[in-house]
Amino acid sequence: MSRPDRRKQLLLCARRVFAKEGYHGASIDDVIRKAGVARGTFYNYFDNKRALFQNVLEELFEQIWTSVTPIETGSAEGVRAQIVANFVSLFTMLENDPDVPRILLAGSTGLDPVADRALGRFYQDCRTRLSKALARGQDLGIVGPGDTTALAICIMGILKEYWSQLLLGSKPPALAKFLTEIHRFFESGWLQNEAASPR
Amino acid sequence: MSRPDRRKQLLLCARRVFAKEGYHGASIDDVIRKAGVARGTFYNYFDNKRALFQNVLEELFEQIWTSVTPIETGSAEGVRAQIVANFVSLFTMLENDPDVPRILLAGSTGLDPVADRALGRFYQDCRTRLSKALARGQDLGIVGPGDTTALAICIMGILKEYWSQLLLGSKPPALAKFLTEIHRFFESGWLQNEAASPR
Amino acid sequence: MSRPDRRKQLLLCARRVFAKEGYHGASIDDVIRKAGVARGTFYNYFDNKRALFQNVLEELFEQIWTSVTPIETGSAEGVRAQIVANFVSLFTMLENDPDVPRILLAGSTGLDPVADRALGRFYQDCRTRLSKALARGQDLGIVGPGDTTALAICIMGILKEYWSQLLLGSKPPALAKFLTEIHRFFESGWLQNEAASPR
Amino acid sequence: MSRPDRRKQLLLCARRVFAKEGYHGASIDDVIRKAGVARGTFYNYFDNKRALFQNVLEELFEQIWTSVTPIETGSAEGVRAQIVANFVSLFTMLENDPDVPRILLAGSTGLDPVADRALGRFYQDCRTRLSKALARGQDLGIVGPGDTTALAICIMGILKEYWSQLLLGSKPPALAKFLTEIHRFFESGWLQNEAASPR
DNA sequence: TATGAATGAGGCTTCATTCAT
DNA sequence: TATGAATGAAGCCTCATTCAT
Repeated sequence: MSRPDRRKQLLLCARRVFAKEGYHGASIDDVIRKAGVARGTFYNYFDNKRALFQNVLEELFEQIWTSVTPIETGSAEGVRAQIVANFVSLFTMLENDPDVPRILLAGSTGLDPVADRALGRFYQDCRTRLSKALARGQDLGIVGPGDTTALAICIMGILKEYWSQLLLGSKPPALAKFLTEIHRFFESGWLQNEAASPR
Repeated sequence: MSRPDRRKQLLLCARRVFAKEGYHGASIDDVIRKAGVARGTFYNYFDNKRALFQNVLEELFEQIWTSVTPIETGSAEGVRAQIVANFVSLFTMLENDPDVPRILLAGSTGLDPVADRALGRFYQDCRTRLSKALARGQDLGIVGPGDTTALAICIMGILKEYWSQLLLGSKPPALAKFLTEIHRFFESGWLQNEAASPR
Repeated sequence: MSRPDRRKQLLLCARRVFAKEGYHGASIDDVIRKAGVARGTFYNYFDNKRALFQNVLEELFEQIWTSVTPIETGSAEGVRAQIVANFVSLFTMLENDPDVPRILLAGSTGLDPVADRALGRFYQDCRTRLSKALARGQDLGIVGPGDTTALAICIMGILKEYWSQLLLGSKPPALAKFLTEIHRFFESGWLQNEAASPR
Repeated sequence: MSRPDRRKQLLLCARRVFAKEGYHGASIDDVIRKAGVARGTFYNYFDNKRALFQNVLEELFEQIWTSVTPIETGSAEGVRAQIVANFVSLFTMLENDPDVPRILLAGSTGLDPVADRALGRFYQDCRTRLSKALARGQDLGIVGPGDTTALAICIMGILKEYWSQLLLGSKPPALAKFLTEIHRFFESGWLQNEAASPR
């Protein structure tokens, strides 16, 4: 097997193992057994377990970023369509490849220091990009007023929580329904307007 | 030291250690060193590390639940006040005792199977209670229409994400500001109404 | 077995193993097998192989230094007697406990960086002390003129080489004979005086 | 590259690596990286690491022996000149190619059994030759009376110790000064004659 | 009830060597 | 003759847990 192929194979196996067992639960043994490869072979490709996880993480980040495409500013309608397309693309990817959310959601701490920081940077990255996109949305009149960082945190939290519940097996509403719900939520909030309620 | 006191002391030390090091990073050694107790003593009080973590978790759950009080149905205004009081109480507790969110947010997976399930049950519990509260809110006309489970997930996600970012050091907006922001969000959403936008 | 006793036992076994196998050839396995102790036990007493070797070395240094006693200045005759006594004591120790020279001579390099430096310091220490002793000897009229550092190097080299040959099995002259020989050497050199030779 | 050339190149690289890292610290990887050659290639030239070291050692021995030329018996003066020439040649070589003493002094034990024996034989060889030369020196009236084996050991020890200190960085006197000192030493010893001292 | 020495399974990593291409 | 991917034995170290005192 060629070097790059073997590397890919190992990364794939590692991703599966990390998804199933978590960082600490995963052992190099698990990985090489799944790959059908000798112990030494593994270390010809990766310096150590941490480096392996780093590499897996980077692949996941990559996979996330390639699933969404930067939005081309145009008519508000066109932008809306692109947003929807991005969401669909991201969600489809996450559903087809559940290892991605499983690994990304599993550990926000306690993995190893380097991986922790990498994950931290990734989520901060997400927040920053989302925040900027929301700011542009405000310019286009698609997004209402408000602190875009706070909004970005809200959106990320909602998505992460939904997927967490999915993975934990606590049967949240089906994705389509959930999206409909949060769309309403995004549009008009969920509190009866205080001014309106006495009405 | 009396048996229950010793037990409490060990639980407290364990909580600190788990908060600082994470489940896997924490060692029994850390705990007994902090408690100034011999190895064997520890095992007189807890069967094993997993049981210890179980117990710590249960304490945390307890602490969360005692920080909020069930809402007494009355006037909409009274209910609103109680909701606010609950939020204030919860947030105060989380801020005063950061080990609580640290441990609860740290591992949604990859700890050990039993602890994982306990955490899962806890969050499902949160969702259920929140969902029921929201349903009652709908009856009272405080909460707008919509699937309360979906809403509960949104709220939990937002809170968890905010605290995660706080703990990871990625400097989210200050809590007061964030609450103002999400209050606006909760009230009127953040998308410009499509129907309204062409207007 | 009490903690200090176990520690002594492990150090003794380790010393034997290091003497027989050399630093790299020695494995923790060898040590614990000889000590009849579990792997973990070993690590309750020493941080790692390097620390173990450090400790063994320090014991050896100690053993060397306690085998010689500082010389009390008095009559030249008295000093000579003390020197002889020191040599006898040192040699007796080295002969009774051949692991001492075996380990000290085995590796002047390539062990591990820390141990290397420790050994280096030890030999430098020897050189310094010897050099000072020789200087005092010059004051007393026992030692002739000359650079005492150079002399110290010569003496150490001679002793080390003799013992090396002994340990390598290349049958040098018996110790008593060797001492007689070098005594002559020390007294009058071994070159026929050039000035004298044409005589 | 022709087979003998490749072999020479590998031996040269190996020598450098062994000198820098010591026998155990050196890895085949280091050697082939320095040589710019594939793993398999290396094993086409040498059976294994031990054989490689063997070969390096043999080269070193060769280099030592070619640096000195057998002494042609003639006048005492002529012999003295040849001896000086040999010392100069040997020292020059050792100074120009410090890898030679570095490897020869590094391990008198603990390398691998075969190499150990080879080194042992070499030093025994040195001793034998030196001893014979000294015996001839006695015949010529250049060397004083005494056991030539003991003398040989002394001389070897002194040289080895001086070079050891040099390589360990413990700043011995400069070579020229050291040689002057030991010359005095060789000529007339360093102990004040006991018979003389009461004088 | 407390102690702390002892345990050993389990995991990570290295590196000399082989072999099919 | 050269290549370099693959091997696996061998070694180091950790840490939850046990048990005799």
